[in-house]
Amino acid sequence: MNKTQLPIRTRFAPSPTGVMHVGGVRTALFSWLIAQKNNGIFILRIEDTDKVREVEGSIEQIEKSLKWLGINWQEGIGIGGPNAPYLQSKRLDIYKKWANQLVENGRAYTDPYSKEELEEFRNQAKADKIPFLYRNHRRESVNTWAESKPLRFKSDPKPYRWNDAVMGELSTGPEVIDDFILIKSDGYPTYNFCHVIDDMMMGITHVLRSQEFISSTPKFLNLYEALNIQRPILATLPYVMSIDGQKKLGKRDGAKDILQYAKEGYLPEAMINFLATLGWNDGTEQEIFSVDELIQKFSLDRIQKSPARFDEKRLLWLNGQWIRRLSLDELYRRVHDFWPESAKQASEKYKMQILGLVQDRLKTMADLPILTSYFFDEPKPNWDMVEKDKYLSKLNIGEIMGLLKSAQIALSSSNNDAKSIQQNLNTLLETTGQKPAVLFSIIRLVISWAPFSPALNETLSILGPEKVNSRLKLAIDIATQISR
RNA sequence: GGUCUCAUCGUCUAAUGGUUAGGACACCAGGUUUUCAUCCUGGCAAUCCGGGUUCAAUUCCCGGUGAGAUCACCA
Repeated sequence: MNKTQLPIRTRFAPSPTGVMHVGGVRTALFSWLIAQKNNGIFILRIEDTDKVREVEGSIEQIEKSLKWLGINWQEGIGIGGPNAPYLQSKRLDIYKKWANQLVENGRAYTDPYSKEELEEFRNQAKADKIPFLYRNHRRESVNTWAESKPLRFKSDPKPYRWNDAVMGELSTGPEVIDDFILIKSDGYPTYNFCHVIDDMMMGITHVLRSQEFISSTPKFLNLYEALNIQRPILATLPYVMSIDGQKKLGKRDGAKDILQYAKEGYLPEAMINFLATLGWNDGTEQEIFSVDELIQKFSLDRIQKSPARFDEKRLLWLNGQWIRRLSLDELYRRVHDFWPESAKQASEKYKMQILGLVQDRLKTMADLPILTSYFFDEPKPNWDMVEKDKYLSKLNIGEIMGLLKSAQIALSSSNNDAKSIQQNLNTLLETTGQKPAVLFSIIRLVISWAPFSPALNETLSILGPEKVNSRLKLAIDIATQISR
């Protein structure tokens, strides 16, 4: 078989039952990477056959999430394609046709039992301590399909041994094969049935899905045989687990909406990098991967077999790395919604200068206000910060006032560039005979009243002499009052 | 309970039938004129247990143990 001739087609097929969280996103990402790497097609299909669990607005959320990450699809919801429609609820005729074929071939039959009767069978099996198998209760049935009743697959129990692109060779015995429902009594197909039909019709070559499907795979294999269709390459992805618990990360375990990370100031580059390296690596010591590098280097056979925990601290670190990697222009575009309210009136040039100063200090873009608000607003003095300071607490109020006054004089004669300000500060160190720890601390505090700030000379330079002078003056006034 | 899967520092992982078991995050300590961050240096820390095969096992085999999944008219 010549693999270069096979067009790779992968899909992401979520059900619209809520927001997207990290596990689902990673499945989408890996499927997308495989397609991109091989110049293939990535399809977005929506599996909305459970009308009870469906949540309105989910499809939009899914699309928005994928778009935020830059995971684009070439066929599917929103854009159509040769295999439209891509919404399963619009494909009921197709499933019905294939179901009828199975009925005709004697591989599907009407389930005659009520839910109560089935429940009875299950309880009995439990009491007898034997596994429940529906096929033990098959009746000799006619090959007709009463559409108000569920349609079941007539399975052909046998052992299976198959290859999984991630897990390697897997095997099961015949006892896991049972007669499952193909079409529910409400007329909608089950996932077990319709995903097989759709994957076949859409020419899917690689099916990536998470670990919980591993035990139902034999059922699918049995169905592939009954339909006489070739199965795609199967790849099972290990779970993403919550950091503390041992549980698969799901909605109930506090898994966040992926878009929440966007709101919290994370970059899609960081999220992609993080998710890709959660359970995959290229065998080198590289930690930072761009999307292009991932497309180039990604491969199924290097995916980990065991589940990985979602470590948000690592994500945070990666986000900082990616923030630093962006050009200032690009970062400026990204932080658009994160400036403090008071920055609204400020000029682009001013904000750009400030951004350049704090770029190395941002872990997320949401850190922007706390790092920059005193550039836009007059900060509220809090003399407590002076009194509690490691160095300043040793000085009396007179000494502090003296330092502030000397600073006021020295800085008023500066040119306003960072370099000459630094020279003046250096001179001031000599004339006052103070250590930088003391002198710079007091100036920094009364200028910013912030717990931390960028290099002093640059901060002063960007603020400009007027603001510097007025804030020093205000501090001197406060000190004067205290000393009385 | 039946069936299936997995198992290297706290976390993400690399490697190999022979290595001082490597890297990264986190944490701790030190350095870069104040703070915070970056950056640099150093430190802490792992092959689940028991057998077998072998000159040699973390690696191969078997058995435990632990963890997870699944056994729906959910996907």
